[in-house]
Amino acid sequence: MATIRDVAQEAGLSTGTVSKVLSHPEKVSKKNQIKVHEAIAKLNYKPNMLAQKFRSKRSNTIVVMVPDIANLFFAKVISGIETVAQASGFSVLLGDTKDSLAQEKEFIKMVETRLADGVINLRPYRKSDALLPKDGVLSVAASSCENTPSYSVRIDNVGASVKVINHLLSLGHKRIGVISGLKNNPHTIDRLKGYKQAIAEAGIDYDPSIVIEGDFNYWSGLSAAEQFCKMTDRPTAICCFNDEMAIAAIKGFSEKGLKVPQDISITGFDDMDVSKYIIPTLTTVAQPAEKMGERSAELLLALINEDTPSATEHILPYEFVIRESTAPPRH
Amino acid sequence: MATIRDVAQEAGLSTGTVSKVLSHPEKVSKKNQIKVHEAIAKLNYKPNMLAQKFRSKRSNTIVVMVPDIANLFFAKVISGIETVAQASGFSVLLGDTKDSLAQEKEFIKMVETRLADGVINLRPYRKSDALLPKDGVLSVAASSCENTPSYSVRIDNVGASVKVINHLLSLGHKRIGVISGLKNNPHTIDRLKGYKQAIAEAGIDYDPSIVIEGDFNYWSGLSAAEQFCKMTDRPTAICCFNDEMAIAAIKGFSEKGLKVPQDISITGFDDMDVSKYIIPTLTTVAQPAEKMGERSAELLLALINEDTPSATEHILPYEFVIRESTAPPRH
DNA sequence: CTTGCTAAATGAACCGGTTCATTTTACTCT
DNA sequence: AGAGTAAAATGAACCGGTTCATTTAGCAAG
Repeated sequence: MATIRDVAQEAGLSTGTVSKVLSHPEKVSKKNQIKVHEAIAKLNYKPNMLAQKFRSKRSNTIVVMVPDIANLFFAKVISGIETVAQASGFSVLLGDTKDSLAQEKEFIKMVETRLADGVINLRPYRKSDALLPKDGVLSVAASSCENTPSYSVRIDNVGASVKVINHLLSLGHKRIGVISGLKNNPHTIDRLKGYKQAIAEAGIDYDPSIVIEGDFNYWSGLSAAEQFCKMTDRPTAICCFNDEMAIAAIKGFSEKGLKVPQDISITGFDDMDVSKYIIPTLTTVAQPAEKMGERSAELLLALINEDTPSATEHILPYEFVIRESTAPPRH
Repeated sequence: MATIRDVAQEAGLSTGTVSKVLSHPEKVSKKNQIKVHEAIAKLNYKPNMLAQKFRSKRSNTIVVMVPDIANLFFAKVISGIETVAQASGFSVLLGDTKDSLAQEKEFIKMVETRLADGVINLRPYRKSDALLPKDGVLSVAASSCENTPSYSVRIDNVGASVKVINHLLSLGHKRIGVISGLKNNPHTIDRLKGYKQAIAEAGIDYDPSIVIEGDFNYWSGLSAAEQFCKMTDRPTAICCFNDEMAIAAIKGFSEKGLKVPQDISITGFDDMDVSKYIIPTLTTVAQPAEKMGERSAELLLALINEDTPSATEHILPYEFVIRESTAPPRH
């Protein structure tokens, strides 16, 4: 395999000149640039990027840690990250942590060992979390929550939740149930905060019996719907903390003969593609997933370039999308 | 930042010994192993992996090229790849090509320049394709098609398609329409081949007017459904070449007042999660996406380790899942 | 107390780029 | 033609690991 020395010899020049042709061609005479390119073509020379990165101490790589790549929301954020990374000549190392903190540590080690320049974490975390970004490891939290102890990009989950509940209240719903995420999940905490805030403002007491804990997955939404069906004083509307559980709830209620939205209103969170395809289409909160990825990547690249971004918290606008799954309650 | 020489000095040993403690500890005396680890802890030494990779000429990285990461099927394949890669100490560089061959070339360059040891391509390609794996670039095609000119992992698309059509025929359908993918897409070609084969065996003539070209996306499915609605001699069943278009078709027909499956049967391809959630649930072909990823990664890692896998073509079993979206035709 | 042998440790050379102090070249102006 | 200067080219040193030929230590047998 040809090295830069082979190219230098072939071109009758020094390695320094060849190196410069590749990185700062404007500092080399036209004549020699041509010579070098001819030699490169003749020898089919490909620079060893590992050597280059090693010497220049810049990996031009970022790692993206994601709890589960097979989750469309995360996939979209990653897509946004890739767009920005590619445009800046950075590579993206995929870190599917499969929700394991041990795996997360492995990926953080990549930054400590120079394999990557920084890290974007799609797992939300707050100050009290078990694993926080280390000093010296450039880190951005994408799709984060309130009180994130690092640079972060997110939507206003609390405000979005308030908006959803206010919409249901304005339709005339008085008894609004919740299918939440896991209790200690930061997104659950933020969204529940919004829920409590909104019903409190409407003068409704908080009733924990109609807040059922899910885990953001389909089956938990289905099982929650079944639990709601058994209630004598069933809510007339259910606010689900993501679309997947909302879709499950629609299915669950339909199977028990309840019509959405005539008999019960359902709202989601995320605005997955399918949410506008299903029957009935889903009222939900659209998160700008790609944008969040882009912004996160821009932030991290700025940190890597030793700019200090002005804002620590980047809160992007969400969109509350009213579709067919919500309607006034029957009386 | 501490180097291996600092550690050696601190421990009162040579760099060679320190290096061995890190890679082949069994060749170093217990006493010195302890000394080295103490020195590492004291100096908070982190080996520079870029130096290590450079010297050892093994990047322990593979790149995964994917036309679109925000496609759940691809995301699942990637998840399988990650599982295997992580278990073998390999990293996954994500290559979202956004369907651009130029981008694909960039990622292939990473292998040529030693940044990665090999490549897995999720874009299907055949011998005649514009961009094929280069000599010297270890390459595996995941989710591929017939006549893939490299190591490949796929299901039997033709056979699966035959199975779908036979199911519709056995229900009594005689006029079966298709919403295909783009005409020159290898998956379209394979699946259409199966369709033609199956109807030919049933003695039905091929009628191109009821084969509508889609592009695997929602909107193309919707528009195809509208076209079918306008036909005077409308098919009683539609075979869609992926789930997304099938879901769109269900929506499209419903909006025109046609009931699925009573008025028209619909089948999909892929078995996305939502396909078992929607109403009606979708009859479709389940591809073992994660398994395909795992197998691809195993294959590539074998190639990197200079084993020569026995088989070039790895055809994994698919599952034909009959759900609610298909029924006998009305007469 | 040698000798012989294995296991462990040494340390210089090496990988293939980049960098930079120094030298050479090219060109302008008297 | 010669002096002065900027631009271009040189090439050795360097990055931080790994490798391997060579030396040293450790131990058993004679």
